[in-house]
Amino acid sequence: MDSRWTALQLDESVNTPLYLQLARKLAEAINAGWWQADEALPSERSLCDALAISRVTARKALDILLEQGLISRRHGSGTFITPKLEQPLSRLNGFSEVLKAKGFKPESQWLSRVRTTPTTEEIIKLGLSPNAEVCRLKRKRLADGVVMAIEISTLPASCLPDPLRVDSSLYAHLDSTGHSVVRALQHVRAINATPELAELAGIPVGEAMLMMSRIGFDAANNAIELTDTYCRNDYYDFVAELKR
Amino acid sequence: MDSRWTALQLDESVNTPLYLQLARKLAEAINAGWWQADEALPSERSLCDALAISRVTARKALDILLEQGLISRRHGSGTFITPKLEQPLSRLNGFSEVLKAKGFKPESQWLSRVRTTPTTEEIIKLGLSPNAEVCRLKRKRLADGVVMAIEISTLPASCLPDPLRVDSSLYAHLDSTGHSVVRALQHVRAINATPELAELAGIPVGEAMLMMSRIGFDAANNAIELTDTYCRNDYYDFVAELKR
DNA sequence: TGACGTGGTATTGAAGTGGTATTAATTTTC
DNA sequence: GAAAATTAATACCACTTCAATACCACGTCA
Repeated sequence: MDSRWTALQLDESVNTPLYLQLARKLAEAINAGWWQADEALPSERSLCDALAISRVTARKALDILLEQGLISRRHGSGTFITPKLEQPLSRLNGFSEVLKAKGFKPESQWLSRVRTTPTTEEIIKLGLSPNAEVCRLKRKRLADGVVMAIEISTLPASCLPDPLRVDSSLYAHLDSTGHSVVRALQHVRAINATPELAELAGIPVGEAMLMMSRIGFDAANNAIELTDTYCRNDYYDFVAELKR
Repeated sequence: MDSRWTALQLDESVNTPLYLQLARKLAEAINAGWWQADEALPSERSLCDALAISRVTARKALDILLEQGLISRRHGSGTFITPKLEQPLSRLNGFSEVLKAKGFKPESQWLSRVRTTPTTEEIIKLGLSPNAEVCRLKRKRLADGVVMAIEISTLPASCLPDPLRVDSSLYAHLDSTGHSVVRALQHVRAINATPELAELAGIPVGEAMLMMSRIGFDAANNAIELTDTYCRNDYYDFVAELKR
């Protein structure tokens, strides 16, 4: 490790500020893979000692890397390399958050928002009475302007009295009405694109798509959300971290 | 027993925490078969005395082994080695266990088991030197006699010196050679069946299949396994539980 | 039933980490 | 040339982690 410091030596004679020099060299080192994801960087103080600079200088350099998202800091604990795009998502997240994390600009377009009667499958899965009503929300999911998925959500009308007032974030809306989805079971299957899906997603009929069916539960363990998501396989992949 | 303690001696001078050092050494010892299944480990207090550490330190080490499923504790009674058969299966799992749990009768058929040179992708993902060798294992997965998936695994030859001796359970074999897969990252995508896959799986060309690519890591976080699984979508679906 | 040995937990303190306020020197700007 | 901004140093604060001690709760067995 110590031998590496030499590659970080700064040059006082040139008139670019020290903290900028350091930030650049560190960014290079990180991209070159000096440290692994989630590994701790040398502490600010040891950096200072090794390079004969003050802590403020070292911190300013690190501030830049922080802004670039290369590192993250934990008070009292250390500075760590942020893992690259591969960050596993075993958490329950909306599409938007996932895409943002990957550096895309997410958008949604509503295809329809209606209040209607449920199918028998929905009655069973959501545990409804046969004459209850549900809201069915259908939307396109875009990333950087390209269609990535078609999503159809069904919820009991009681959770979402007025479907027309739901804006882009369904989960945020549910939170605000006190019906937060806390846990979900998700099935993943592969299907061939039907003519309707192919049209909506802008891909050839028969192309393989990922279909994810999710049942969302609230804190009381009632099923309150049924969502089918049809993803273009060439733009999205589903990453999971598994443990023994 | 006492002579064994020497192999567990910790090193105060190095700056990895004592409890981590101990956890690693104990894990090694367990995998090396120092104790039998269901046998009691030395008590926490005797560990402390032998290694001149505090009980908190010993406990923290044991906490890690507990998390890894290597041991189990019984209040007032002792700490015990968990039998091997149960360890491998909490979530990271072979096909066989999943299918059995669903009530199918799982089988495997070997298509090929060879020792060969790695592709560039494999070199990168497994962190190999270019002239290293790998074992490539290809097999059919059956449930109740029907082909459900084609699986291609690639491992460094150093982890699996003789591919011909691997029987049905790859993970069990890895455990016995001390290269257990502890964690994995898995991508799920949809693809259209190529002619070769269609032939092997007995489905039409172009049919949608689930493709799962998994990178398996050992306890030291080295990538030691690359597995691509191509599943028939009509027989298998991948279920995940998500949490907020 | 009690004594003893087991794992479980709360509290503590030292050492190491990032966070921030203050100040001085330098460069930039008008 | 003077005011303002930038750069860098120092000193002190707050949080985490590691490890130690002391005490609690459960099982076992004479």
